[in-house]
Amino acid sequence: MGDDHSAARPLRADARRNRERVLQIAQEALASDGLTISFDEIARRAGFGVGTVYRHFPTKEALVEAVLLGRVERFVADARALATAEDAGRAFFGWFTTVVEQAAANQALCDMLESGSGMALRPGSTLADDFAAALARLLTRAQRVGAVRGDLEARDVHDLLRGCLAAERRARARGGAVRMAEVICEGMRAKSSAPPPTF
Amino acid sequence: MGDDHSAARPLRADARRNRERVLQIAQEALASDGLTISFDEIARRAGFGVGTVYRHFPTKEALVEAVLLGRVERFVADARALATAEDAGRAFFGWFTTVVEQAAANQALCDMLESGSGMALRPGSTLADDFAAALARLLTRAQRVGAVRGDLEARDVHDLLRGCLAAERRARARGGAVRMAEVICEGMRAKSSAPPPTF
DNA sequence: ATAGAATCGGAGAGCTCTCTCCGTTTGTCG
DNA sequence: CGACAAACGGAGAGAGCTCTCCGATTCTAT
Repeated sequence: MGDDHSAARPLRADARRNRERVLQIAQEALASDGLTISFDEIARRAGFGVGTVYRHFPTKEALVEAVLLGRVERFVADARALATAEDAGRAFFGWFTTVVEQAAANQALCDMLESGSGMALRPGSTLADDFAAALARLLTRAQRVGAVRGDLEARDVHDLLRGCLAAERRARARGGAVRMAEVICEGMRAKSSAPPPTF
Repeated sequence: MGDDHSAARPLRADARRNRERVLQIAQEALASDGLTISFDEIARRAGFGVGTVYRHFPTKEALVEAVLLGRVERFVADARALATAEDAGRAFFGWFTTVVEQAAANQALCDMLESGSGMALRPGSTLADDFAAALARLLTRAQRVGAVRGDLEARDVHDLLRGCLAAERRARARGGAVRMAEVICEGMRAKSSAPPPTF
């Protein structure tokens, strides 16, 4: 287990400051260099000895989660907020697009969302389940109103999201203008020739 | 440089046999485990000392290229063969789908096609250029007959291909039935409401 | 100010990976 | 068959990474 007994004993003032700084630098380092950046390198950039960083975050995984889990929770919250939106199709496509656009700006977040067997967000964690559930709900509603192809399962969309993330990130790296999410959303859209079975 | 002076001195009989075996095992190992598999592990699976494998392929990269470059060349050749096909739209979508379906069965090939900055197929190599050129040609023709959205550039399609590969591979790993290539092709398709400018 | 606890720093253990080196084994050819 | 070049095997060098340990330092409460 870690070292931060939340309520028990409050951190010393300098320790708290340092912890914040590590979080801050780690955030930037992960965003620009992704999950593969080394712990040593993060410590170096923050100007601390690696021992200090380990004192605050017992493993690399713990640090990554501290930096990124909030982002994913945000996506889940967004999805829940949209779960009762009036236009289910717009809600689904909008959420999908938002996730892609925001995540694409953060290398490590992409790595995490894409990886699957990678670092955090491994299946089994509550967050991964929540994410999947939120996505599934949005999808089902959108399919019910005929906005999305009926043959797509939540897992398919999850995989498409990952693929889209990979594409978008690359496109962005070279300054491409086309939004990959738009193309892929178009692909998921139900063929409008068949009117929605509104019953 | 390597150790195989092509024409100069023919390999000893046992050496040639061993080289073939290494190639064979490496092929299987890379297909199932991807580019991250270690050289030691490949040697072990083939039943050779690691020194022997290095004798035939001076770096890991050389081995990977020996195993995979042929596959990519095949894709380029396919694209060239389709460059004069009657139905440009069908040619483009068919090729895209074929590449995805075939590559998805080979982990290392995916890694290579996806990576960009990864191992082989790095920009600058002739093959990478050929691949890009072949793709561009197919795309341009398909756009000219109004089969593909006009706002997509070759690079966009390249990135979409990579994303599609990632998605397809994951879907396949869990036995998913939806073909990701089909969804993404649908997204690239020009809206049929606007008839092709056939002039 | 000072004792004592909390925190820091960074050397280094232990692991994995790529690649080298050279003593040993094996094929080939007169 | 015997000599000699070719090929093999695998220990280990060197680099990088995660994580540990503990003496040195800094804060804080009195």
